[in-house]
Amino acid sequence: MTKKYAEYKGLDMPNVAQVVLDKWKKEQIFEKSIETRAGNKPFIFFEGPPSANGLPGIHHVMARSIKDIFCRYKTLKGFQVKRKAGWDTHGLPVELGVEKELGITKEDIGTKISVEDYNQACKEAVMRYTDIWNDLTTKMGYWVDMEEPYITYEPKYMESVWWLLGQLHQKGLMYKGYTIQPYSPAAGTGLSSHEINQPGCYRDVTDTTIVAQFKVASGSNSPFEGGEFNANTYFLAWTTTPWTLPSNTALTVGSKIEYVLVKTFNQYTYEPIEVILAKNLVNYQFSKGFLAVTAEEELNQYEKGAKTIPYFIKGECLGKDLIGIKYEQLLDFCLPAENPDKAFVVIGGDFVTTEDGTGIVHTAPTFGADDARVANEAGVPGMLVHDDKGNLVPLVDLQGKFRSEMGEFAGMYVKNDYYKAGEAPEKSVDVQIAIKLKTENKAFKVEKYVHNYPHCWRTDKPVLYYPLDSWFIKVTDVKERMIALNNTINWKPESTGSGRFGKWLENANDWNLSRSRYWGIPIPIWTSEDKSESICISSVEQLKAECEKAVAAGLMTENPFTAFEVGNMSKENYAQIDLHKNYVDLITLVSPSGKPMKREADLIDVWFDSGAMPYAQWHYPFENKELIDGHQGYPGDFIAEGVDQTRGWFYTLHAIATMVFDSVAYKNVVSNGLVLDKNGQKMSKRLGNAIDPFTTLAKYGPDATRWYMITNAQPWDNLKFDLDGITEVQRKFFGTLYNTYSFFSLYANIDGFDYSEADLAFEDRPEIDRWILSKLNSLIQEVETSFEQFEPTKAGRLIQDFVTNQLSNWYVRLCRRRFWKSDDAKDKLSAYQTLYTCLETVAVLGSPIAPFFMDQLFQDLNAVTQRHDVTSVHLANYPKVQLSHIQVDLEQQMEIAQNISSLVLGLRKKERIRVRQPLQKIMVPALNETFVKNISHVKDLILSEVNVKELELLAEDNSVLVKSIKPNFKTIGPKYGKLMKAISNTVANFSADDILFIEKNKGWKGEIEQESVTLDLEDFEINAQDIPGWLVASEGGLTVALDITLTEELKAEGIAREVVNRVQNLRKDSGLDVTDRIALKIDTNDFIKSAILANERYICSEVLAEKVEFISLNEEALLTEIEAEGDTKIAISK
RNA sequence: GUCAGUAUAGCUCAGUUGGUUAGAGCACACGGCUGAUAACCGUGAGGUCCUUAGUUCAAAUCUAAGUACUGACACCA
Repeated sequence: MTKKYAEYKGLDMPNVAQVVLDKWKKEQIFEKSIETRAGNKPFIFFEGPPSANGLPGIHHVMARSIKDIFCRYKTLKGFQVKRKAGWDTHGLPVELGVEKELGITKEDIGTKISVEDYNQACKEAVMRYTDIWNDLTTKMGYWVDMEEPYITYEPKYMESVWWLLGQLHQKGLMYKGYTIQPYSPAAGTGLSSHEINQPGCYRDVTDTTIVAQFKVASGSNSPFEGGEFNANTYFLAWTTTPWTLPSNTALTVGSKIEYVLVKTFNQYTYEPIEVILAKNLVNYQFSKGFLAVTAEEELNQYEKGAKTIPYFIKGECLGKDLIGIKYEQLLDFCLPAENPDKAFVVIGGDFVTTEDGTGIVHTAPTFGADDARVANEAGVPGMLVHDDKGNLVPLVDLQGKFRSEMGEFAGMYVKNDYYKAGEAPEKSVDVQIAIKLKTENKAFKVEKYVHNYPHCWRTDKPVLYYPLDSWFIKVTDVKERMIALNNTINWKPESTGSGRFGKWLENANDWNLSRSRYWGIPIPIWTSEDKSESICISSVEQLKAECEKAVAAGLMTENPFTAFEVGNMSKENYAQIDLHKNYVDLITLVSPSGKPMKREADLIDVWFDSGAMPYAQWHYPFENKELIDGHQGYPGDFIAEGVDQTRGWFYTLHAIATMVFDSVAYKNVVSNGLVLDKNGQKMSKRLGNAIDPFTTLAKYGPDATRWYMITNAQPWDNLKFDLDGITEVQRKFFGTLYNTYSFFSLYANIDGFDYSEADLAFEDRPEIDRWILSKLNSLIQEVETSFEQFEPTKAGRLIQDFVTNQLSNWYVRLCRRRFWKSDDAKDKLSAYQTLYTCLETVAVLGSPIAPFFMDQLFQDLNAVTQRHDVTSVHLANYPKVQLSHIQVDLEQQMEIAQNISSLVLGLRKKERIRVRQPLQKIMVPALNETFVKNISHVKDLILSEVNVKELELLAEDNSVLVKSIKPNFKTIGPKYGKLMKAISNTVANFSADDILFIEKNKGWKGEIEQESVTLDLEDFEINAQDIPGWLVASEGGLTVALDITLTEELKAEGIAREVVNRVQNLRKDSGLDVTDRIALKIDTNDFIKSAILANERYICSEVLAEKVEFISLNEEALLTEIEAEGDTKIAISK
């Protein structure tokens, strides 16, 4: 043998990772793992792009481990797994970060700083932490192509996105609309829902709320009593935002809700009024200070100013009867600029409830999303007026102030929070409006109310819902198709797909694509000033041609794409162009009729960027067309991200794929849960409980970290991350595996085992070898199934159980002697081959999860044997399961051995008889033939394991056994369900004779509760329970009796074993080599001496001595205890 | 507030189509091993299977309601 198995001084997992990492880099193992699979079936993986704008956290290690595991596994299975890294580079977080650093606000962009400089700053900022990310990727062992990542700000990427938008435009799925969006006047920017949902953004605030009285217009017919309404009839509508009342243009009712007409008095003016509200809410609105009366006449007794106001319910109708009734404008500062005649009318809406308020919803289409929707459907205009430029604007400007139309309120901020400190008026707009309404007999009730309201995370001030002009994608048109396609996707866990994602699809709204920002992909639409003509650009080539036309038409002096060579896909060619806002906004195009066209000012939602990555990463369709069209790189076989991406990336991928390609974007998706701290709290810098991934990897190594994360909890469950857990994994799993390997290498090196001999036939190997190989093949099969089902946790736990419990604790422990003391060459060879195979297989099976450690293990083994023609486990193939080696009876036998041993050891423990003391006999009841066969196979094993000399099987009819009987509920249940309890009672009272009878007659017949019952033998569970007079233990149907009589002979043997134990310790302490022969001198009493003499040959062979010499020894000898303290002295020498 | 997910030993987690003694590891206690040794092994104690009601002969498991934690969604006026 030329090479030896590497031996290590200790287990240093961070070091293992470092060494293996260097090798991977030097030998380009990652690249090879893809190259060597060339021509094979691809396994298509999509990398969700992180933003290098922030630092990576421990949860990224989790998410990326999952991705890495399946890509590595599929590589083992022979697939070619290309994985391109990616960077998400656009978006608000980047912009806000840059604004903060430069000390500017959004308004300064374009004035204090040019858009060009600003975008340049963003571009630099966004890739700031690239190196740190790459470092983490490398150190944690995440294999992904970082050399050629896709970057969303690159011109090629942006061009593909434009192409996708062009497709949507062509299909008529894009439109421009006016919608209500969260807007922060203080920050001067719209907010995404993502920002609104930052922790702490929703806060309880106390607002002034008003139940306002909207006067029914004269001449309307009353559905309550027929005829016209009385002149003093009002609709009651509640609002928590009184500042929106001047913008009211409709009232919304639920068509199926019951409403009543109530005659009463206004509590502020004491005027007689009749009000309309939902029947269910009468008690709620008339709770304090009101009293119901049963006759209308009683109202006449009311005196102005009295504390209790009577009310009387005059009539009832359904909401649908109210629809169409007109009412007088509540606060008539101005009228809507468009269709004012259609305003101030009752309309229907499905969102109306009777949980609070009045069942009639004050509707201000300019400040409420639902409001805008129902008003639009009913043809009711919003309160929009013309500004000085003739644009339609709401009554509140972008700073959050009332416009000049608002009379005495003009110029006031609608919320006191928007004033600078100290400048806010004593009475807010809301309060002033309340006072005004009270005095005008238009307020039914004014109250303070606590509710949850979103705040801007930057300014801490409340958000306004404000109408903004936006581009939308008509997702609602393809909703059904999206749902159908989603049903073909394999979600892990299933509930995320059908539940969270499915429900989300069912309620999908149109996708608001617009962002009024600077750093992102511009919407490629150019429109003429009168909006009559527009063009959607979907390639640089097209834009260049359009520019050419514009130059010809004299709208531009030169074509900015002159240098760009159409059709040239080289980096250099694309490096000369930039499609960001600061460039494309300079371009004016010409319409077919010769009008100039300017670009729409907005950028697109960054989520579109990432959802476009399957195509844009390959610059599709301008390059790599066959990759997508030929299904070589699309759709994805597998993606994995955090569950927070459900409505993010998972959604945008799915939406774009459905709309543009009528396809799923991915076939399998794993959504992993959160990584919490060990107490289940969310990790955050603020709480100081965030775990730094780098220090963790440095301290514990990536393998233990990954193994812990994967095996501790299912990926989709939240992980309570506890560093002690990694330590445990390290010790328990890797420590054991390392020890097993060390044991193997130690002896394999001594014996020169290099697997050059042919494999011994499975049948020729000893029972225990066949057993562990059976277990191993079961493992191969089960791990494969787990990985195939995207269940990495199961796979890891299976491997861990095999290594620690089966291989190390049972196989190796029982087989140790075969490695160092066997004279049977064939037996030894079988042991080596078997253990080697186990270790090698474990290395492959575990390599997706622990890529470094398993690679070292694999290479250490393979370096000597060269059984695999590869230099890394990641280039190997997944082992083929040998079904014929899986032998259930063998596994059962060993289970019996393990269980009986455990029982005997338990008995010894109870009686305080150490295992070193041999005992004479155990008895086990023979339950049936199979059991007899099985146990006889493992008899010797049990005896040596528990240090007993004989095992006796008690035949079934042996009278010493006391048996117990139990009904088998599982088999009887379906037959005699209702009688179960009675049967159970009957069986419990069976005597030993009854049991014997049942066994002889293979069943039982009788009458229970007047019904005849026939039971087979298998309807009973008969177990041996006790052997009178013996020490007995039983568990799970197994019973063992132990003879604890100690004869002189046994005692002597026990003493001999104690002596061996002491001598071995002494050898070790004296630093002797395992092969050194010794001279053994003992000084002890006569009893022990005779015991030693009786077992001299055994002792000598164990400790490698010629003979035992009995002489008196001095203090230098080891003073020890065999039976009593200090009864023996032992000395050894070479 | 709405909708999901989770709830099993002190801690982290298993628990088969519902079947009668609910398991493992860690930690703890006690013991053992010592030719794998800064390892390791065995034994033991430790449970209101979140609560309540229901379905069933039988519920940790199925159903409903509630509680707690986590998440997603939400200007429900």
